[in-house]
Amino acid sequence: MVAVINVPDKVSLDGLEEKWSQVWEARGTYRFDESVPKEAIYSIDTPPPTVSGSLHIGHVFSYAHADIIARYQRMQGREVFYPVGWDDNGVPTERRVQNYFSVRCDPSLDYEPDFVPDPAAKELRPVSRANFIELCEQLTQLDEQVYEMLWRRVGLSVDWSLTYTTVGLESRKVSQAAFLSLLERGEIYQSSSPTLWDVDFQTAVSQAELEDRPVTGKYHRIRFRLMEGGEVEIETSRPELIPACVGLVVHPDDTRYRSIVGQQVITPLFHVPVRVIAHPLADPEKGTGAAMVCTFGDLTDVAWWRDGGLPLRVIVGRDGRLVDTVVFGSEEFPSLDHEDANANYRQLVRRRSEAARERITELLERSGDLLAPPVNVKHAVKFYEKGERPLEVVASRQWFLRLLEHRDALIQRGRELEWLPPHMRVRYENWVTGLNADWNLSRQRFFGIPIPVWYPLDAKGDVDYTHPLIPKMEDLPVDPLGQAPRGYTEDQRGQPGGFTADPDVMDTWATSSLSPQLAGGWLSNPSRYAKVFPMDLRPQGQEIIRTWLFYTVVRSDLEFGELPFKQALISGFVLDPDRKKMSKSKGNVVTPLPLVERFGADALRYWAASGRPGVDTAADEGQMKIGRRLAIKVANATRFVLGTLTREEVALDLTEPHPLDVAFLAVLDSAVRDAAARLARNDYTGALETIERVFWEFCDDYLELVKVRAYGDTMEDDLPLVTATRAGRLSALRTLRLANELLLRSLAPYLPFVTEEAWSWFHDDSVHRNAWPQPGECLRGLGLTGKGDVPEQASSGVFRVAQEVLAEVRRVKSEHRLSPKTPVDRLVVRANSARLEAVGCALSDLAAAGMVRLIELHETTDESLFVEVVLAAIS
RNA sequence: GGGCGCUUAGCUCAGUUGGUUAGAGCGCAGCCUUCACACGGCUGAGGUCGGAGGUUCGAGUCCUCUAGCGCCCA
Repeated sequence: MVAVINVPDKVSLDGLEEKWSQVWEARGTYRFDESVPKEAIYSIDTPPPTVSGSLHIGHVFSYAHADIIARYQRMQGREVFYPVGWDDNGVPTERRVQNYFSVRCDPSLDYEPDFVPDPAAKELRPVSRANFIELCEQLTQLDEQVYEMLWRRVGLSVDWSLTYTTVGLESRKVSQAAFLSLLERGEIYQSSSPTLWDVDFQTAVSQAELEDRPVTGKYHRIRFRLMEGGEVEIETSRPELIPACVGLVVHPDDTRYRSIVGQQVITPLFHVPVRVIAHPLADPEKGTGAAMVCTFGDLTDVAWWRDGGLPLRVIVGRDGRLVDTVVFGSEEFPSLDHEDANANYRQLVRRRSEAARERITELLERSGDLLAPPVNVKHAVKFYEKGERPLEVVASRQWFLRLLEHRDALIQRGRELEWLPPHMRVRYENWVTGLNADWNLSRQRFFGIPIPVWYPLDAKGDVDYTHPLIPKMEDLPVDPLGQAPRGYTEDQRGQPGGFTADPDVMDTWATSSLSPQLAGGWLSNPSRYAKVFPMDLRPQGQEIIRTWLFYTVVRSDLEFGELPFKQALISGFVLDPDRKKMSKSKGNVVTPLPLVERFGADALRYWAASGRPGVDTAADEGQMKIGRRLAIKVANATRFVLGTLTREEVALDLTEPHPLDVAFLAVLDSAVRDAAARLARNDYTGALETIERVFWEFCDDYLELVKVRAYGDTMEDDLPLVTATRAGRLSALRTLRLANELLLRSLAPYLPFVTEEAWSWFHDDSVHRNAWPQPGECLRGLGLTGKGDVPEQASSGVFRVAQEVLAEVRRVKSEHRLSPKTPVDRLVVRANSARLEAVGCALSDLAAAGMVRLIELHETTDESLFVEVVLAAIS
């Protein structure tokens, strides 16, 4: 579709983002057509970013990679399924709402219909769960608009009508349906086992959300007396857990302690008799080799406790403080001196771990059970990745999804997946191999997808967890806290013989791991879903391999028995300009919008394209400047090409292609082939390098060589070798036009704005809905055909030789510090006959581009090309 | 402690299955402005490829050891 040529006088990149993102939306340029057959579809499973954070340059980096691939696939004729989702579910949103509106959720309160938040309030205002959720929805909508605006300005070619969220109606339905499906098949189970617990967020967390942080603690050497006389020394960094001590543990092979295994020891301060057990997880090298087992200091305690069949004595509450319900001398907390025990415990009640630790250290000192001053140690402690205090271990009822028994199958899935770069598979395998717990799906939070379960209450009002009340699929989504299960009425809630809701919500990952189902329309649009699933591409950051990627593979394996996507494209990190890792605490996080404004979206994308999969890349403004320069060059080159055509009306019918033009198109064709091969394996960086190189040759060499011929000038007076023929001019014009079109199309996935702008000067349609250059295409465009798809005439020789000769002319002039316009009296070329013939083909163009008056050709027999440049000015 | 990746010009990076004088861009230096582009162009000077050893007719490119950096897992 060719329109009237309409080139602006002066090219500019300013405002292209706003202009074209609006046009694309209005025209539906990137709208997905679900009527096409499955084979014609390329589907992308895009990461839903957490909306309550802010988008940083790393997001742009990774999303740009996916977009380049999406655009390439679209130009290859595939219908691209490219949605974006927002992860608005979960703790980050809650935290942001809390700070933004100055509120906190108190589920015991009633809904206030007319509540208006006061963001300036000094104290956090308690609000009902329903009010809190309303505020979450309000704020996420605002945030999502900001995100969408940035993505549009960066030029992501997503279909915005497919946008999904992780708390919306559809995601509640999908998450709950998938939950119930797994529950029915026994892949999800309920257990009240000890779980890692964040005391500030007051929720359980899963293994994937943990991180080890180095913490300075103190080893306390403490004496335990043996019931039968004698004593044992242990070392612990958590003496405040002595009241929760249920045993001592030593290694089975540790000869020092073999004799005391099975004996009773008395805990200091609380006088509780506990048993000594042997367990292979006890480390003879650590401390004295004997350790106390508490319920619970960490997950090793859990193993010792479980394997040793020890009693349960919980003292740390869900708020991280020592509970005030412990009574020594009771059945649960036996003590040989309960008065002293209770007196000691009262000193600790309601304190957090650190404060209790200090206090108990004093008590131990006083009782003489602390054998030495505490010694500083650095050790790794488990934290919730978003948390600020070490995790506690709390026994609570949680829903789990079975992972451990599927470990081998999941490793196998990882091997079936195509990883880019391949070594990222190892990360996945390390993670799966190191799994030590099933996936805890329950979160004791407010803004999330409810676990779709109620429990009956018996005649005494006790909860019967063993017979959960499950909704029917057609009733989904349900909110058990707001609606009654079938067969019950709301007034039976909490009543004996009635029901109670499971109060928990799901882990956010339990929803985002269903992104292919959410985006594809598993429940809402099954025919589309069948076409887009499994997805072709999963682009994402390396930091979420163990979460998003892993969990998505898990869900897909368990629910559908296949991989959720064929290829995983893992982006590296973006480092700050000094190649340091970006972090909020260092304050070196680079925000993208100012960069879009300074350099333009195309420039930012050019920089992103320079980062190969998996390679950490600095936010390098130098690279963005180069991208900007390239974008401007693209516009200017197009302006020139169109200018030569519009100088006067020229029909582009062609009788005789000029050898230099054919040669340049052969160069371009081989670049297109090379770039296409690279893009086919998603080497977008290498493809860009190839295209960029040939584009630069087009501008610097080809264009300069044919400029005079294209204008139809002869320069007869000064340069007798320059001839002007109609055929030569037409060939040049046609070639310029062809090459320029192809270059615009080949650069379109990288520089969508400037290529679209330039394209619009001579087309009515979008460059992004045109075909990416096909092998042989440009040569066929010049009327050349051959046996295969490469015409026989299509040798790059003439262009290459002309380039060399031109470079030598330039070099000599530059060496003598002369203007490129300086005439050359005589040019002597010595080469073999083939090359001389090539030079001969380009004689007029060389003379014009180099201002050469006379060219002498001397035949030699060797392979070298020798060029002598005789300048009038210095001869 | 286990694993993965990286180490090539001042800087940021390419270097495919080992093969002629190791590439690019930036930066730097010099030159050049009416006729696409100074938000520019041309030309040039810079590395022996972290270190040691080995395989080979031949290694930046394969093997072993080693140093430094980064990341993942424990």
